Amino acid sequence: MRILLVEDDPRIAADVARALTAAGYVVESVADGEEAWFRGDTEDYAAIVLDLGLPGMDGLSVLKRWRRGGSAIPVLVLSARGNWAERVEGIDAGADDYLPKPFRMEELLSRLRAVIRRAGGHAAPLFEIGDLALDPRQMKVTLRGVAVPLSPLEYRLLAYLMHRQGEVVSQLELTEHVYVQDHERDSNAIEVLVGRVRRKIGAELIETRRGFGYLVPRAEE
Amino acid sequence: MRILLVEDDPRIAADVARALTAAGYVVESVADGEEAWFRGDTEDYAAIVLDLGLPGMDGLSVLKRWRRGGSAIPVLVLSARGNWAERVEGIDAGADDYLPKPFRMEELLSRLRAVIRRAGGHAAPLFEIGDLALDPRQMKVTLRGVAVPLSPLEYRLLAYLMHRQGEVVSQLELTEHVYVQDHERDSNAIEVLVGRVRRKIGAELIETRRGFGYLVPRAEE
DNA sequence: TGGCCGCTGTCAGCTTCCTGTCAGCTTCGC
DNA sequence: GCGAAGCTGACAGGAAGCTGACAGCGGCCA
Repeated sequence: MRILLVEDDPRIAADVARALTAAGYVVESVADGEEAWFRGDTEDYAAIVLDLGLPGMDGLSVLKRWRRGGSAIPVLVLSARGNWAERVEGIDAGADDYLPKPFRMEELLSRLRAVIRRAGGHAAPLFEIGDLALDPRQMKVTLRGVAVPLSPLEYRLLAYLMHRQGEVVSQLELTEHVYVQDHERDSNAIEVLVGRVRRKIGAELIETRRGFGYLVPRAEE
Repeated sequence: MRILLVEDDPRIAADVARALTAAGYVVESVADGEEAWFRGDTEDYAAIVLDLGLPGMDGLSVLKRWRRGGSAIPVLVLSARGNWAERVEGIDAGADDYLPKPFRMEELLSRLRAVIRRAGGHAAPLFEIGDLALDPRQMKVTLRGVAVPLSPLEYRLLAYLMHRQGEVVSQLELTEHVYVQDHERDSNAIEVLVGRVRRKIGAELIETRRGFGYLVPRAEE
């Protein structure tokens, strides 16, 4: 799952990026507002972690611009401790959640999970399709109640596909979400990965749309 | 049911008191450590909600003094965000459970209920998984009723993992919670520690999620 | 003071598992 | 039926995690 991290303090950015990576996300870090706005508008992230105090264009403006542009990406706002005005503005500007600095990494992670989950329209912290269930907290996938051991990459791939259940996801998108940095384009790594996941959870759960990508079908009965 | 609330921030105290009252508890609110110690020692509460950052006598000392005096009142500790040292010490001082600030009221209520329920069973250990039980008040771990001698670090590691039972905890998070200050990042101390704990309590009780972290699984039968 | 003991971090070597690549095959769309 | 796209099994290199040994440190007791 790909996350855009917008934070100008390099120390905090590094810490957060490390924690997010450790939690299994693919993190892209950006330090100024203009760049953030561009990326958020042109690329696709599962969520954005946005610091408000930024050089270039400030965080709030960036957020407002995204929202004006129709983006519904879940945004978790970080802001200086106790800054109520900012908080109110943040929420008004369309932030999905708000975390005052300084914060505990776990709290960031848990709020981020919540924000992503809500955005996915899932009330429970569980993605379910037919017999297949994915629990992001435990990073555990079960098929008919039986745990399916997945490698980190396999897990990320499946999580992303299930997250976007019912949508066709291109190989390129998958590549961007599963890997940290850009990958060889002419590799068939994604195909291999899909194959491996299919072997573990059942081939019919990931459909191929030749020429377009893959999808996890919506209704499965 | 009577609850002693020890919290010096009047806003938080008011919020918590309101929520507790609404949940049907009788709340007594105290803002400084001396007073808290005195009340906790001389009166009878179903549980105590204790903030650690206090004027007068700090929360940790209060807790330690209660415990030294033989009190077994269930104590739920609130710890400031980002204060790892406090959290670590809280685990060591005999808190029944702890909750990082800021927190959701529902979570406070649910943890408080749990703490009270367990205390009602008298000496019932707090965290249980299959044959393994961890009693934070005594800092004691038992396996099939037999005490397992754990070193301080081993205990902290296990306590934290059990506290977050069912969730994957990254090595980074573990490092932050087990050690008071930052640690060498490229050390394999956590791995070694996990290995030592596993040897004592059984390897299957701590699962590895390669590339993500460790977890104590939820249902264990 | 000196020796013993338990705790803990480091290290090296080992094992296990992951994962990208490749070659050859199958399937699909036209 | 052809070519492109996708699938699959094998494989090798490497990363992540595990483990036993060891040494430094501090506490404790004689």
